[in-house]
Amino acid sequence: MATIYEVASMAGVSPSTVSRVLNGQNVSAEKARRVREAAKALSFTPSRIARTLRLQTSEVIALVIPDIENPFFTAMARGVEDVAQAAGYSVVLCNSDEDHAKEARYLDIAIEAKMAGVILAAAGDNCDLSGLIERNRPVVAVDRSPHGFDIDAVMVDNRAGGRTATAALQSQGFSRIACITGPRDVETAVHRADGWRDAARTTGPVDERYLKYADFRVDGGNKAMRELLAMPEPPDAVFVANNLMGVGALQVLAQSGQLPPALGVAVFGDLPFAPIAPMAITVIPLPARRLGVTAANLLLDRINGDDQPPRTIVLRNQAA
Amino acid sequence: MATIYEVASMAGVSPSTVSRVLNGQNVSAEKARRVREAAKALSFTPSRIARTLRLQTSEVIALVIPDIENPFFTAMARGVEDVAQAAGYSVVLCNSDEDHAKEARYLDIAIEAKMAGVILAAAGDNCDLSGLIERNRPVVAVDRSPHGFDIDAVMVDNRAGGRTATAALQSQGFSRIACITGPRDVETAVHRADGWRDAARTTGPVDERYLKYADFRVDGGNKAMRELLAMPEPPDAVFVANNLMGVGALQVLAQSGQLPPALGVAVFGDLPFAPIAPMAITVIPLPARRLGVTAANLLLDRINGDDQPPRTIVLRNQAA
DNA sequence: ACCCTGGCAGAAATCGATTTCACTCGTCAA
DNA sequence: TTGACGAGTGAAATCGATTTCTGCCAGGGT
Repeated sequence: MATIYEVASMAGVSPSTVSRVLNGQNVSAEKARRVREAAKALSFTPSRIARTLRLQTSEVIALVIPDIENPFFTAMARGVEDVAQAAGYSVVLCNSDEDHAKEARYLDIAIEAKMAGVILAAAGDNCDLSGLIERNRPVVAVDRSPHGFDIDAVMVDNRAGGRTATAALQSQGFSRIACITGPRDVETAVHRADGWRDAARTTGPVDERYLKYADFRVDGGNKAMRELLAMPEPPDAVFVANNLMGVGALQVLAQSGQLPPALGVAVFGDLPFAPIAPMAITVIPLPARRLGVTAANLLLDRINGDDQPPRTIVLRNQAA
Repeated sequence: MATIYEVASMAGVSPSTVSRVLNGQNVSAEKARRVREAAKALSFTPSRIARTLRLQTSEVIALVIPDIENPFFTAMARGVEDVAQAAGYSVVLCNSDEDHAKEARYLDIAIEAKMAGVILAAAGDNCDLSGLIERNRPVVAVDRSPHGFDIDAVMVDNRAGGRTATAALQSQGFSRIACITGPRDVETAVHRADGWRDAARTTGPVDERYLKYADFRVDGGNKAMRELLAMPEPPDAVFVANNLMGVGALQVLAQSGQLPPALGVAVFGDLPFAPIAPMAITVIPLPARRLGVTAANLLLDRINGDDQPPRTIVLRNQAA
């Protein structure tokens, strides 16, 4: 692995000069040529590690997501990646697995690997960003925004989405509409349920027994749906607050022969690999990729020194 | 951000001593105590960057996969992650997007970030591992093994799987069985097609027009299936060589009203979020997570100095 | 003739941890 | 009593790039 010193001695100049050539500073044409030749001959690549140690920053951004197996987040990751790569940044993907401890670990790593910034889809509302903020590392929240920190965020309008989905079921003639949402400590989950409540209230009192908190995963949706069906007076429709739980719920309904339109189903977020039969399911599409793109652009702005007050960007659910 | 020097001066010792305390070398009990107290008081974390520069290695392994949106690879990633984390390594996930140039870039990054090793699901057979090998960084191939490099690999028996899948269709009474496989330059794609050919040959000459090379993605499967249906004498069944193309093919069949069992379908790899109706689809399950676990263990062995000749581990398709 | 400015380039400091080297003390065996 | 040995410690070198600090030299203004 060639170092800058070897290049320097081969080109007959000092390491400083090599560095200057590489970073496009004033160097005489002749020496610049010699340096470039030497660098090519030795197939020299500057050590990022040394560079990072000196500069105290690196061209890497961390993307921390709670579930790498959820296509929503991977689509978002693609968006982030595309923007970041185009700007010359690498993205490292960190899967917090909805686990606060793992998440905290990754945030620590981001700090101390001197990463340029972090895009965070938090595992819960309470996560400690103080380390990053103290060290002045930009953070952009995406999809979920942690409490108590005034940072940039890119969100969708969860409450409106929940309302729309529930209203769609109502207009299909369903009246006992249940809701399966995510964990209580995840803002998006609560807001989507609020939207459900908003819509439900328009036709009468809200029966809170029809609200199930689950875990945003297939199994959680599966279990919650089974519980709902086992109620003395089961719902005649269900609003499921994310894609994976939607899959879980549909599994149960398929088993029990109550697929839509027998039992109404509305899902927040695109069903992954939406297969087969275009069924009578209401889907509130989510601009996953666009969330990632927007967050990445926001972060890059911050990295480049933009210091206006934090913004929260709310994307429309429908690509207009 | 506290440094080792600040800790040293607070504890009234030299930086060397601090380092020794942290790395568990011989230090008198009294000084060790003072160092630990100072470290805690300053909430000191050693800089990985500086450490990596000095040691020329870091506790990070790279996992390079060709498609982050394919649940097969994300499941694999989970396996890798779990093993690596347990051993104290961080995993950075790199999405090569089936693009050889991106893949090469990530391999470069792995080299020069001094990562401890690489687990690679290659974008194609021809990929250049010489950089890693020259620098003695362990590499484990998973799912696909690059040509021309004698390295550890964890594979499934693709040919046998293709054979089994096709035979299953035959035994269901189908006779004109097509095959949709992946890119020509991806070993797994070719082997799965070979398996199809093996089985097809048992009942007569193989019609190569029934073999479509696609791209291992939903759209590719979609397009290939449409082409097959448009043939003068369309097949009466199809073996699809990966999960995403399976989804694509099924989309087409659903549209044209030829879902199984009207037209036989066998898929290599679990259908993602296998939804709804347990249809008459033959699925060859793939131990995705186990591939990751096995690869990670292999890699950790190498990192820890194991230098027996490279091994190739072939996992059974069925969890026995 | 003299000073100032600005471009160019090398020496050396810097980033923060690890490790070698060298030195001091004790302890123990000869 | 002396030499050997080992544990404990600090000073300094090291990893590789960037950057400040200096100094040199040429060109232009007075």
